[in-house]
Amino acid sequence: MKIGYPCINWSLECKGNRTFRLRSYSVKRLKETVENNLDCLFKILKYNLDHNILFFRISSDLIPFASHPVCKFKWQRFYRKEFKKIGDFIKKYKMRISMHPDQFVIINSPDKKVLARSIKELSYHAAILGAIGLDASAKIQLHVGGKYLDKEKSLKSFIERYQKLSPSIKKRLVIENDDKIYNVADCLRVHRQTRVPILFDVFHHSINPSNLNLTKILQKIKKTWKKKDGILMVDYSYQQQGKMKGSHATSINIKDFKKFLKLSRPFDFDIMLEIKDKEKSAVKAIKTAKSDKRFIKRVILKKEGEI
DNA sequence: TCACGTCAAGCAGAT
DNA sequence: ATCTGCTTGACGTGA
Repeated sequence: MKIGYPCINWSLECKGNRTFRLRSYSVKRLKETVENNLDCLFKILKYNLDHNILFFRISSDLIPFASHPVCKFKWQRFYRKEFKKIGDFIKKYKMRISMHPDQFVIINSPDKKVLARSIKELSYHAAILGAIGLDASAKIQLHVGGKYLDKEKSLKSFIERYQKLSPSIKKRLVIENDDKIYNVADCLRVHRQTRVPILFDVFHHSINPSNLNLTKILQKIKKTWKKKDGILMVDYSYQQQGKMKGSHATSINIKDFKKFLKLSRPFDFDIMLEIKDKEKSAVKAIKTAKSDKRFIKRVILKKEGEI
């Protein structure tokens, strides 16, 4: 069990997800931004290591407009050294990495243009993880997609489209139960047809449940992850009181988290805390989880001063 | 330096 | 019809 947070670290000065407007696109601007983002990503990973945070979701904004036709820049080759440095660090300390393309990436959309853009965006995500040199345990998580007035048809559409994806995307793609349409049971149906692993989102399940309980879910979902995929990933959050349904919590509730750790035994998984205050909640969660037998502490190096 | 209109991209549900 | 949430406000122009 590793615990992590997505994309942004509020304690550090720098941001690894800086971007700019399409109108201001230039190779110079892109380079400046990417250099900042890669440099900051490395700083975040160092911060994470110092705080025992061994799971991290890399921002989709790492290379702005990478999947847009405007971008002809060969960033993979140009930043080979930087990617290697980041990758070596991640591998050395056995960190887990994921990515989550944003809401525009939809595989089952009836609009072919949306599908084409989505595939380009997925290729970009796979290219990042490949450039960093990570194996198939570094995942790209996606929802099944829209309903389009016919859930059955739309679910089947996802399955058909998934089967046509390139091996480099399939190697990393996992599907996540969402908060409105496709619950865990629906994801399991997709899995049976595609063998795609399922990422369990605790919060979405609480809003859009299936009739399975937590133990049953973990039992079933665990089997969807093969050895090469690594142990399963779980997204953890809960409803922010007083906000609209679906709003993520601003800060972790340790009492609830403890309960979740207890209820989820003996299953082992990596936990992504989708909580607004990011690393602050991760640090708190780790303090709580440290006594749990499943929790993995940072690798202690014999030679100190290596980082 | 700051206010504020706008930003590549989709979709569903609440209001 | 418009707004909100989703991984999240932040970019950029004009004053």
